[in-house]
Amino acid sequence: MSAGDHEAATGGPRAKRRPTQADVARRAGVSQAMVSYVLNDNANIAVPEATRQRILDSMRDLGYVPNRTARSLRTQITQIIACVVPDITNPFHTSFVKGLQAVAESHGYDVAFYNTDRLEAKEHKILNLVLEGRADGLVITPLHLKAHDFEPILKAGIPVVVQGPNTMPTELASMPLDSLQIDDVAAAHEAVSLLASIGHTRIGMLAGQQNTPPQQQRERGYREALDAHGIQHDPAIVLGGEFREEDAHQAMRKLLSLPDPPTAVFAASDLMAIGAIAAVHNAGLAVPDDVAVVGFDDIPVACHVHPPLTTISQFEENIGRRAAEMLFERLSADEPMNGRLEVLPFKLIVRESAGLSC
Amino acid sequence: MSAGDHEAATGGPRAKRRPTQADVARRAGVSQAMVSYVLNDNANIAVPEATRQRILDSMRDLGYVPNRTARSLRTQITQIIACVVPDITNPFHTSFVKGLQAVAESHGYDVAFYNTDRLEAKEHKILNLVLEGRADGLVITPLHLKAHDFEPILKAGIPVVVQGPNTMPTELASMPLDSLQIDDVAAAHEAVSLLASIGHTRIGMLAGQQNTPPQQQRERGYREALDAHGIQHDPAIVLGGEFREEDAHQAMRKLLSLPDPPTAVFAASDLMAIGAIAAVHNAGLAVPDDVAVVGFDDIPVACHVHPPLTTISQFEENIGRRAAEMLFERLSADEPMNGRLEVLPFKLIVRESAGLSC
DNA sequence: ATGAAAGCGCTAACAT
DNA sequence: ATGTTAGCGCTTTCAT
Repeated sequence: MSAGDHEAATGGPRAKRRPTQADVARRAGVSQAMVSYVLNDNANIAVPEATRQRILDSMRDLGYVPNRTARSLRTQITQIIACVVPDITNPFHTSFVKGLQAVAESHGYDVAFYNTDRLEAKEHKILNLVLEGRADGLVITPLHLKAHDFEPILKAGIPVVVQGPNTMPTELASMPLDSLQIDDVAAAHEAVSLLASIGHTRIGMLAGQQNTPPQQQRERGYREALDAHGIQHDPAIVLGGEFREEDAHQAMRKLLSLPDPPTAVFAASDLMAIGAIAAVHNAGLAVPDDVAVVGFDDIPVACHVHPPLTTISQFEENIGRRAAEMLFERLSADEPMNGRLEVLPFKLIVRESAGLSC
Repeated sequence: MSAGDHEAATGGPRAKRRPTQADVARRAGVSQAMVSYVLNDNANIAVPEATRQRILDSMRDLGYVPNRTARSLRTQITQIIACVVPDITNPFHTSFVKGLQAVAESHGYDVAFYNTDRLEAKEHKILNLVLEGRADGLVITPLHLKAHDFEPILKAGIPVVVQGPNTMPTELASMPLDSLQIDDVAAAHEAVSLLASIGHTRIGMLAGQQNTPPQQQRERGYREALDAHGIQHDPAIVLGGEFREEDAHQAMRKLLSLPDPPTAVFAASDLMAIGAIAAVHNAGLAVPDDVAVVGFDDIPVACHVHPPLTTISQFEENIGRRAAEMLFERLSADEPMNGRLEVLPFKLIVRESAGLSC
């Protein structure tokens, strides 16, 4: 039990008693069950129109609103799906949420939305919330969680969809949950190859949060692309932070102060690309002429910054939609389903920040 | 009842029965109440350490997790606060959520987060969710809701905090809810005055969603500043859309194609300012030399775009924190509280997009 | 067609 | 110190 319990433990002084089905029933002169029947349009029960109207009128007169908590307890269904993202201020993640929400809504579900601030502790905390029955299903973009962390939830039969690269790529196939991602290695490879094909041979990387799967995979793609183009890898020009603008801004400054600075950088996120471009401008240099920049995510502002970002699109809103669909498939399945892994397409969007490729 | 009800009505095939307090009690050889006592550290009950341990052990062995729905029904407290914003992909709103969430968490509360997509219907829908008892309190940034829409919720004794300019400025004082905002008129006035003081006499406005309070107030400030500087108002250079980049991008294009285009524009949001700057660049012109731009909101990227945005900061994360505090004050109040209106400070942040002021 | 009653899992007042 | 019990508001089975 946590700190705030007590203060609200009274229910507040203003928590007026609200009318219940019993109140409605009394006023309409019927049994409480009848109220429930009309409320839920119970197909097995034929309530005469006259009675129905009387009940409906009483509901209106009393201002009756059904109590969702009570219904949930009785039906064991919350009509809520929990959605967890590492950083709510990153437009990339909010696009995902948008897609998710659209589909959830069409199923009559609400989305309870949690932000972990990229913290491992918060990811665990939310797993527990779901176990407490606050949601019927979980859609999560984990940065830290390991396969076995999901066991209790899976054992409880709660549907789970995991989005993005994660710490459990190998276990995933054998777990009864769904996983959704693009091929981050290939995407990074393609982004860096573009830079190389333009003629850059000194290509740095603006790295996201260390020891997280997205960073690891994008860095791997970066390295492989370098190899493929016969470019020697130099750890000195791989600098980073946490996927945020500030981190990239600082890193780019350091890169620029090197005796032999990179002529191009691959940023692990669009936010980082934007921060990097600002740093280049501040140094009195130009993008892409002095430093070419490629981003990752294709967030909505990407095409409105100057210069417009060349970047990898994950079609994230679409991934959000698909994640919701997979979750509802599980929710409505007649029997337990095996795990599914879907790898969605990405696309290199060529704008101006990397220079022209041909 | 909505579409998705049926499919999940079975609870899913995998919804295993989870251990309850009764199960724990049986295993520990005590009554169910004892389990509740140790779970809640009930201060009035002194449970001997030995018994306590036995119960704790049983909980662990069984993998017991308390059921939040049942507890909520019993206590009439959900430990959830509902937060409603018009556009989740706008970093301005997510900053607000961030502040809110930080405080909520310190009170042991979760935040259920709803996105209305700037739609009136969704704002109403969420009012209803709260009435259904899904949350103990409501924090909302309304675009359309009228004062009387809040009556049912207020009557039910549910605490409400309203953020931002809204449709009910006059009624607010007499309603038992809290309201939090900056002086949008003054802020817009100051932003536009800066442009005028630099020497601009043809200042356009990139307008946000029509008939919404934020737009109305910012436009009023814009007009008043023009008046104050003896500049004639020209409706032809007030163009807009919905606070989004795209809208401003198009509007700016139109503005630029005018026979007598503005030399400066005031954008109703930073997102719009960014879209406008892109349009200026696309036209082969420069910011601020050819067109000066001032934004509104000071979103995190504002200082990382090129040129860095001169804009109005609302210190939105701070507003989110304050909103949460006010809500918890209501939640823990011993008696009904009157409405409060807090007007928070804003600040004109001078960067480069408007040119230098002196 | 309608009503009575059980019970979802929990907390808390009351009894012992 | 511990157990018994009555509900929270709802859905649903079973009787009538």
